[in-house]
Amino acid sequence: MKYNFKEIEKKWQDYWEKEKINEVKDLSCPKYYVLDMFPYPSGAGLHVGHLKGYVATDIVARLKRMQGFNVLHPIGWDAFGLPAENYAIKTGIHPEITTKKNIDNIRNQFKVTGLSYDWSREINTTDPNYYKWTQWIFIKIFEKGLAYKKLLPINWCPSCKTGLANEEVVDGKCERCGTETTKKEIEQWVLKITDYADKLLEGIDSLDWPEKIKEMQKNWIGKSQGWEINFKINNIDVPVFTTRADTLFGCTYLVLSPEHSIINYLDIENKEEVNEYIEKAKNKSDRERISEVKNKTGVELKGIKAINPVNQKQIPVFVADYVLGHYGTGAVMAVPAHDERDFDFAKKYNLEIIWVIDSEKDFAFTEDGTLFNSSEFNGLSSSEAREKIGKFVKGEKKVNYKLRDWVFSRQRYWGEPIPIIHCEKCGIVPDYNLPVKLPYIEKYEPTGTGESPLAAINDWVNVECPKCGGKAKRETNTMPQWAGSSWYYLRYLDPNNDKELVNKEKEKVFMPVDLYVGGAEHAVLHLLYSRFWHKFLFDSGYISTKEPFLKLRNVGLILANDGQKMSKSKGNVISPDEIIEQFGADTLRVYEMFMGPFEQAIVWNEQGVKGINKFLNRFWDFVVKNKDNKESSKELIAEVNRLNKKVSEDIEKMKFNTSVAFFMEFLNLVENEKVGSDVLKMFLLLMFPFAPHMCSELWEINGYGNILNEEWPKYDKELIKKDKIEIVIQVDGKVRDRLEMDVDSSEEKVKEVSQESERIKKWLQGKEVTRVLFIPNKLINFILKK
RNA sequence: GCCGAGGUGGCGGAAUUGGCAGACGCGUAUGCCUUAGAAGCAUAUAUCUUUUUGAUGUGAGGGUUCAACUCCCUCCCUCGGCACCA
Repeated sequence: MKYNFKEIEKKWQDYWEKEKINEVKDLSCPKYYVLDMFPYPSGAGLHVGHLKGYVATDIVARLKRMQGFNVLHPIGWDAFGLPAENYAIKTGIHPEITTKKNIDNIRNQFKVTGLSYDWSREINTTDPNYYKWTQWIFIKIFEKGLAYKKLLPINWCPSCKTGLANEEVVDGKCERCGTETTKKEIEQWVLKITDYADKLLEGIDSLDWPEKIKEMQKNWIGKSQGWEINFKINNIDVPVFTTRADTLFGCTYLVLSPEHSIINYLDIENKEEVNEYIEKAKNKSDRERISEVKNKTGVELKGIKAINPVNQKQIPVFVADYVLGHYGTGAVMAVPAHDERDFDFAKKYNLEIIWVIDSEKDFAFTEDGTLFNSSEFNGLSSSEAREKIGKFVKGEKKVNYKLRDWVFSRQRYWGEPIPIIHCEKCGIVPDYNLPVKLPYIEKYEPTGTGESPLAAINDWVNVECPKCGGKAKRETNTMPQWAGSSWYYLRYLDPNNDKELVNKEKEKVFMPVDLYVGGAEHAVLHLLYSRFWHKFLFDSGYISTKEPFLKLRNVGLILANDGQKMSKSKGNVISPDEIIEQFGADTLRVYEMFMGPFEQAIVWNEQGVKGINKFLNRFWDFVVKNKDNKESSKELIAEVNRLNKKVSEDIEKMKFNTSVAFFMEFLNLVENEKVGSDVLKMFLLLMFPFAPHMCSELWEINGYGNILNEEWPKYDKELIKKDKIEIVIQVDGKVRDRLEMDVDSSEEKVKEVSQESERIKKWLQGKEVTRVLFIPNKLINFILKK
């Protein structure tokens, strides 16, 4: 009988679907929620890299089912977004149509890979029955005062013709299309994620997430504690924020950001020059600003002095765009001796530098130390001085964050409408008549003016005010791509509920997510946004958990043969369809797990795929050949139990590559032995999560029944103990021989036997042994006198 | 510049956390099979050494230890993230 993957894979996929084996059934068992980051249904379909994470979670889901857990393993579609809309602009085909087509394609890719999703819970963020609740959450956020509309200079992508959140600008470029972003001032919906800065920070440490992602979130939130201290300009208080109140005596000038409002009220001698500078600074792109890090610019406000509150000294005042308007107070006390930026600036404009910590250097000394040049505070340590000086100048303790509020509106068509109505009389009124459906339109082209294409649909835009019945207009901005994905994991628990976003009991049973797998690129986007919404929903009493995702693992990329990321534009994409056609889904699955450590990026290697296929063929032949044997030798039973232990432990640690290596090792060991059903059964069950089609078929062929009725096998702790073990014999720390000994042999015994070895004798002859080191069951080391 | 991860054969990578470095796979070589090729099977495969023996070897240098890929110090390189946040 030959391994005919085409036939058997279809057979078992149909069976699983018919029997609905992946649906949640028995609620009395402990639950296990294993979740994938749901895909964007792109027209290109999935490539082999996308599948790596999905295969891994599938293995875990199948393992957990066999271990008796009530496993929730759902999938859905994050289907709003620009590609479908851009495609519509080009072809005139509505995004809904292309999206549906793409979903059908990818769903099929999932099925032929043998992924065991619970298809009864499939969700789609573009389904009005889904985005109804996305809109509902927005209204709740609005009602709590955490959503507001504001005229803001925001990041603008000239190519996508939409505003972007801070998180979506990478290196001064649009995260999606790579175009350099500009600034644009338009009315924006903004969510107050900053109100949750502390909560988002607090929760991080308790999570079993990759250190890297936790660090990135912490840095992004960027909490810093310091003092707000008032300087006086013309008797007006100008507060500055500093983390280094201890260096106040070293402050030799004050810097205002170009946006600082006080500039308008001052009688500046060189007003024209200053205004010109401010105007120029406003129009700078992020990239321009970044490129000026090493060459700071600024203009002194002539005729203006500030007074340092610690010593009443008069100091010059500058406006410079190295000070940011949106952080702290938008004004900074400059201490060139102890801050690199101030140091650069002071050197360039020849400003005074006063050293107050440590001693004079030719660079800014930014560490803590002992104060001098600081009057009565001399001799204090930095940390003491911060407190004392801060209090002395009547400063206020203050915390600041780098995190900025989430710019939430997009000027595009293919997104959730923001459920808001602007009434001439009542102002901003939420539209509780949900869902606010996205209307069908003919022209998708973004206007570029800061309005979405929806603004042109008069009969959609013009409505009655739900409050007063008067003339009103709909909000025409849509939500960002991240809205639907900020809560989707909750909807899987109760996908058809039309009364609430999720039933509370169901939420209690299934949340939090036990294992979440996806790419690292969402560290400060989706993963931050969804924690924010989750915490909001928790605070509002809709859910019972503080954090959505307990354990997160990042899947490493699969790179193309050329070592590059796979992409359609580079033409280096490898499609799973071809691999499955040629070698079968089980080969693809096992290969992707064997490639290397799960979280690491690895280059695709066609030869490696063939190697796995060869292994599976051998495995097949081996199982079939031993079909009629009943019992195996004691030693082989012990070996398969050892395999069981190793594989069980490694899957739990997501070390799939070594699990597969152990399977191979085991097959190498037993391939030419006569093996009975006792060993075969355990081997098949262990391999089942990795190669489910093949193992189901072999189980049936060998007459064992239906593999789905089986539990994950337990290994026998007694059985796996060995009676003989190889002991390493060292002389002066170098391996000179290896001896087979009884397990737990005593030091005396090992010493005696090893001294009888001819090889060892040679090394010990005529030498004096000064020390003997013995590690039970491992090694003995004879140390010679020199 | 700062933060994080990492550096092991020709390649992807193992190594029970201080105890046999190179598991497993790919590739390569030789042989078998074949009219031939492919596939398959067998053997070998870190380097040096004529074989045994032995020596060297986990980015570089130093240290701790009977023993270091593993711990400590100094440095180099690669990848990822952040980047004027006062």
